[in-house]
Amino acid sequence: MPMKHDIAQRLSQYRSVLYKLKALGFVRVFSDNLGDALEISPALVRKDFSTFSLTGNKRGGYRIDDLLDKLNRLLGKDKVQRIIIVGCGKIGQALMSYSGFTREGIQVVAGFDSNAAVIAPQASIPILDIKELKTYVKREGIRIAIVAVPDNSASHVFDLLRAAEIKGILNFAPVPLKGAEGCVVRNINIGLELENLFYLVRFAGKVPPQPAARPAG
Amino acid sequence: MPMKHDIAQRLSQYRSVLYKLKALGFVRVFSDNLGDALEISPALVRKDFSTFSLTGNKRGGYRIDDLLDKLNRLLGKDKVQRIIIVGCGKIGQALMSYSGFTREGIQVVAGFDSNAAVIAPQASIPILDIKELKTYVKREGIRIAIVAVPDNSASHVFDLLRAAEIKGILNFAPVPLKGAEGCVVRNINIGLELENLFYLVRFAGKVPPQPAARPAG
DNA sequence: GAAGATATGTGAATCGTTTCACAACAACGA
DNA sequence: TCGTTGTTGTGAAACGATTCACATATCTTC
Repeated sequence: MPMKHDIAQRLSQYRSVLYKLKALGFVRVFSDNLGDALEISPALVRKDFSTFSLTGNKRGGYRIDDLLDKLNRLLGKDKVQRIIIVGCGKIGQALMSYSGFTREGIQVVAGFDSNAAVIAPQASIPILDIKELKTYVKREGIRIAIVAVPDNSASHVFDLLRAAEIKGILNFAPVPLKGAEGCVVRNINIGLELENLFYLVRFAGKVPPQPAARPAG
Repeated sequence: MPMKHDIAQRLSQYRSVLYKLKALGFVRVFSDNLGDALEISPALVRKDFSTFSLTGNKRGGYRIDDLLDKLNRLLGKDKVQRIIIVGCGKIGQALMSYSGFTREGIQVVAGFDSNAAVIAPQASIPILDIKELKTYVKREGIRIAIVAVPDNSASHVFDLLRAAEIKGILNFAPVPLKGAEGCVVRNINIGLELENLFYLVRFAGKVPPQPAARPAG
C-alpha cells in the first residue's frame, strides 16, 4: 500500500497559507510565495499542484480562489467532518473543547469513556459509555476517532474501534497502534516527540552519528 | 542543515520496544524482531545500529541491556529532562499533569501564562506570569519548552522564547513556527493531522493522484 | 503585433533513504 | 577439530522524493 504521506500534509498547509494570503487581499500567488511559506522549493509546489491538476497561469501564477476551491474539495472541506473522542480524561476533554476544530470544519459530536464519573449524556457534547460506541458509530456514520486513553487501555479501545468499523484513528496514547485493513492510524506520541527534540537539541550543529570514542585499537 | 530526522525517532521506538521485551524476560533480540515491531525491514534496523556503533553478536543478535544502556545515553535518558509549558489553557494544563512524562524521565517544572486567573506560583507545578519567563529559563537552565497557546499569541510567545534562548520547542499552536538559528522547532498541528487523516481515509485503496477527469482532448 | 519579461509544467538529473545480497563471524553439534 | 547454521555488518543496487533546467505559454509594453 504505497501511499504518499507528505504530500497530503502539504496540501493542508497550502490551504492554510492561501487563506492567510486571501485575508491580506491577495488574489494570485506564485509558486515562490508558497515555497517560502512552507520552506520548500518552488519546484516542489508546482509538482504537487501538477499532481492534482491544480493548474495556474503561465504568467500570473495561480488564482487563490481557484486553488482554495479545489483544495477544499480534495480535502473534504466542503462538508463538516464529524468525529468522536474516545477517552475523556484531561487530554480528551481538552480536545473536546478545542476551538481550533470548529474553525477547521471539524465537529466533535461525542466523547466516550468507561469511567462512570465523567459520563454526561446531556452535555452539549455528550459523553457516553464506551459500551455504546459501536451502536453510535454505526448509526451516525462516524469514520474518524481520536484516541486519548491511558496506555493500558489503548489496545482494547483499538479493538472496539475496529469492531465498529472506524476508518481512521488519531492516536494520542503512548502505545503505537498499527494500522490495519480498512483503518488508517496516525500515532502522535508526545513523549516521543520530546525525546526526539532532546536529541536534536543535543546534537544541533554537531555530527550526530559518531558516539564519542572508538573502542580503542 | 541536513539532519537525519526519522532515525532519531526510530531510536526512541527501539528503546520503547526493548523495554517491553526486557519486561517479558528476553535477554537478546534480533534485527528481525525489532523490524517486525516497528514495521520496518531488519536491514534498516541493522543500518541504524551500525550508524551509532550499536554492535551485536554475529550469531546471538543484540544484548538488550547493552542496547538500552547505549540508547539511553544517546537519547539523554540518563538524566531527568526538565521542560516548561507556555500557555496553561486546557491543553497546556492537561499536558502539565500528563503521567506519561514522568514515566519517560521528563519533568514539567513550571507553566507560564499571561492570564492572571490561572497564575499559581505555589502549586506543585508552579504557574508563573509570562513576564518571568526569561529570568526563569536562564536561572534554571531550561532548554526545551512546549507551546500550547492560541494561534494569535503564538508568534509573540515564540519571540519571548527565542529571547530566553530556548533551544527546542514542541509547538501545539495551530500556527507553524519556523525553526531558527539555535532553536529547533517541532510543530504538531492537531487539526492538520485530522485533515490528513480525512484525506487518507477518503482515498484509501483508490489512486489518490488523479482527480477524476482530464480536460478532454 | 512583435519583442521582452516572467512564471508555469514537466522530463531528466540528483540526492537521501531503504533494501538487497553476501562476506565475515560466532555458536553449536558431531 | 571441523562442518553446519544463523545472524550481523556493510558496500552496492534500487527506490522515492526533490530539485534542476528549460520549453512553453501568457502578459505587458512600445
